[in-house]
Parts: sequence; structure tokens; C-alpha cells
Amino acid sequence: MTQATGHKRSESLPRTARARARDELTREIKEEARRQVASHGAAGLSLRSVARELGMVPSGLYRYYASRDDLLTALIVDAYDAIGAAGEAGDAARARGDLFGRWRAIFDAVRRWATAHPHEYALVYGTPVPGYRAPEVTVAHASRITLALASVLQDGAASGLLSPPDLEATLSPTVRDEAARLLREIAPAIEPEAVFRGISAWTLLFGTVSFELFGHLDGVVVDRAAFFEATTVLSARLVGLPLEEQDA
Amino acid sequence: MTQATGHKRSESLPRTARARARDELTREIKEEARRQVASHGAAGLSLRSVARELGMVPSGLYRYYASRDDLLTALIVDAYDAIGAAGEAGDAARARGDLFGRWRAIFDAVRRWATAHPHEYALVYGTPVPGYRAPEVTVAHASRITLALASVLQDGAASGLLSPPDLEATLSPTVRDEAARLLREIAPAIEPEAVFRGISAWTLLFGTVSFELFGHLDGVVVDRAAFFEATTVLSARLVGLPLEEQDA
DNA sequence: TGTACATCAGTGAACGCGCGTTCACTGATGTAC
DNA sequence: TGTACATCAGTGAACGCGCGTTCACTGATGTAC
Repeated sequence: MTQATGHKRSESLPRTARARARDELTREIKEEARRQVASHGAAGLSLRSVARELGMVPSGLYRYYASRDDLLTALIVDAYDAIGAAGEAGDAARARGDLFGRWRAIFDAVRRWATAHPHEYALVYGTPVPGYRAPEVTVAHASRITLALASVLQDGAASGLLSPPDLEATLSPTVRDEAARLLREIAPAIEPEAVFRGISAWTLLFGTVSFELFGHLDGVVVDRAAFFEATTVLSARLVGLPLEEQDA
Repeated sequence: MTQATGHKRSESLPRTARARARDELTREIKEEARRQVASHGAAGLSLRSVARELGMVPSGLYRYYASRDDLLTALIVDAYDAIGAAGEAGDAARARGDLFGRWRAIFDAVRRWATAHPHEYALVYGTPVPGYRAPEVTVAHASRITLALASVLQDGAASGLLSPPDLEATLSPTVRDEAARLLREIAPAIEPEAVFRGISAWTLLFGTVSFELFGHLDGVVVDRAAFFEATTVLSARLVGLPLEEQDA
């Protein structure tokens, strides 16, 4: 089972030169496609120009991606993953007990990534590409960032530190049931009411980032960073996170 | 100054048959364009096919709109106006003192319009059309819906009924100053803190509608109407609107 | 180790399509006297 | 009221462009014996 020369290597590793070349080109195609999306938006992605840039003939791409939509899907998955990874990294950089610090780190990571990659952000959180239907595969990648947020709430709830303000919001039975079902496996400590608050915070996060990127804050909010920080605090309050670190 | 036959009519009215025909075709072109956007999205708007549908030759359109972007701008203005008008109508249908009723009516109007016209909604609240820069004119139309929401807060603040929950959110001086500046003329009774809360509620409204329309609630929230109602209540609580009608 | 065959990456040409915009024009409508 | 001239709506042809995808092919790489 060692990788001694001449012996059969692990099946997950590319063995032949052909396979290695294939992997590399698959990556290069995606990279070039990403570059085009990053600079001209999803509508500006053209297979012909990707091929041109790589010195290939357009039809050659079809050995690597079955269609333009397939290539788009790969980019969408990557974008979701990048956002998720950024959030997870921010989360992991804080002490586990620093609930608000983690929450804020995730919020910041999302906004920073989105600001640095506006077109890729729009690819996943903007208008769905017309005629394109995202396949099931993307869902798991999309949830990474959501799960990061949920983990903070779960830790808070588990240690009894979650104290949402009394807003007298009466959830309808449907919403309550859905909330209960939703996180039963992932974050069982969170109450239905808190789940709903969490979804609202999640929506507020992406709503705020989208509003900023799509120009709806123009003329309304000048200091975007300060506004976002205030939104972060508000959302933390909303879900009942303590703003100062506590001993569990 | 009467409109007696043969006399010169008011300058704002079309006088000649030619002018009347022009106005009508200008409208018809826009209507057909709207139909195309409604069914295929902004990217699916083609001048050639608009012309085809109206039995004209493509170049003929240029007597009415200087470019595709001009036509898009007209549609964007109309979409903002439609959303604003829907919100205003909902607002006006409630008693002035029924603050939460008005607030909810506006929220519902936005969601109902958006659900009925998803592509037109995306045209204004989704990914900005690539290469298109919205001219200044659109701003006034975009603010109609925002002003409707602000008027509810203003009435609440003026009659002392606004009691936002204590969330200890400390606004940075910048955000506080911006908030104060923003509504000084429109809604002077609202405190900076409340202005910020209002912006958050506004963001939450459109964030929620966008998430629903763009598919991010798929697999997360099943009963969309109930969820939206809960969000409406939460946002009202957030800005401090009393949920029951009060005597001012 | 050498040979015969199978796999598959990449080519080149073609299909069939649609687009926004310009420009010189003709003929109808409107205006001034 | 009638005529001469000006305005302008709509035509038709053209420019110059780009796209995704299919398909029969050639030649290099890999595999089995």
C-alpha cells in the first residue's frame, strides 16, 4: 500500500500523465471561467472566449465540461465553498466561548469576501441566472456558511448563554414546527423561537451585504463598515448572543 | 384657457394626431418590453424582438428610445413606481393611527408585488444589469417605498408611540450622525437609533423577499407566508411599533 | 520488452442562431403664410 | 381655404459582432498480452 515506484498507487490519485493533464486543464478552464465571471459577471461568461484564452478550440472544452451550465455549476459550488470556508476560518480563529466574537468574525468574513468578489457573490446571492436551474449538489455547499452561524447559536444555547430579548413575537404553529424540525439534528439545543431569529439574522446579513453591493445603500449610508458593524451587533442582540465573553 | 375646439390646448396635452400616436407607441413599446422582461428576465429583453412583436422594423424603435439601456431605465423606473404605489396604497387603506396595520400592509404589498412580478423585482433588487449604470432619475422612484415605511415611523415617533426594545446597540458616532442627517427633513421626529433600526427593517424586508424569490429559502422554510408574517412582526418590534392600535 | 489495439484529447468546419445600432431613404403629417 | 415647405415616423439594408453545441477526424497516450 506504499507508493513505491512501479507499484499501483492509491486509486484516488491520478496515475497517468494523461489523467494528471486532465485534472490540470479542468482546473485551468474553471479558473479562466472564474476570471471572466469576476470581471464581467455571469452573463459575460463565454465558452468560446475561455477556449480562446487557453489556446484551445471551443469544442475542446466539451471533453471537460458537458455544457456551459455545468461550468457555471462548478463556479457556483466554488463560490459557496469560498464563502463557507471564509466564515469557518473566522469562526475558528476565535475562542470557542467568545460567542459574539465568532458571530462577528463570520459576518465580517462574508462581507469581506463579497466585497472582494462582487460578481461571484452575485452569482450565488443575486438574481438566479436565467434558464439555469441549480442542481441539488449546490445545496450542501450553500449551507456551510449557515451552519457556521448555527454552530455559534448552538454553543450559546447549549451553555445557556442565549438570552434573546423579549419581543413578544408570537410565532405561528407552522413556523414553530418548521423551526423545530429544521435544526433537530444539527443544533438541538436551539429553541424554535431562536431558530426563527437565527434565520432572520441570516437573512439580514445577506440582505445587508446585497443592498450594499447592489447599490441600494447609495445615498443612504456613507460609512458602510460602521453600518455593517451596527447591523452585526443588532443581529447578535436579536438572537440573544451576549456581547461580552462569559465563563460557561 | 378652456379646451374649446380650434383653440390652442394646454401645452401638456398632445395636440396632433402624430403626437398622440407617438405617445401611444412609446407606451406600447415599453409594455412589450415589460412583457419580455417579465417572462425571460432582463437579459431576455431584445429590441429586435420587441420590434418584431409590434410589427415594426428594429431601427424604428430608435425614434422612441435612444438605446436598449434607455428602455431598461424606463422599465426600472416603472418597477420602482409600482412597488412604491403598492406600498402607498396598502398604507393608505389603513387608519392613520393603526401603525402596525400600516406597516404590515406595506410589507405585504411589497411581497405580493414581488411574487407576482419576480423578474421585474429582480430587475431592481437583484444583480445590477451588467454594463448598465442606473441614472440619477431612478433614485426618486426607488425611495417611494422607503418613504412609505418612514412615514409610519414618523407618525409613531411624533405621537410618542415608538418604543423600541432596549437592545443596548451602541451606534458609532458616524452611523448616528448619518442617521440624524438622513431624515432631518422627511421625518424629524425619529431618533438616530430609530433611523438605524428602520434601515435594518427595510433591509430585512427586501432581504427576506429576495431570499424567497431567489430560492435561498428552499428546504429551509416551507410556509413562506407564515414566515413572512413572523418577519413582519419581528421588524415591527425591532423599530418599536406597538402591535395593537392605540389612541394617540 | 515489444507489439496490437483501445481510449480519448483536441481539431476544424459547420449549423443555426440572435444581437444593437447606423444610415440614407420615402412618404405621410403638420405648420406658416 | 390652399399651397409650399419642414418635420419626423418608419423602412430596408447593412455593419460587425458573438454565441453554444455537434460531429467526423487525427494522432498521441495508455493498456493488455
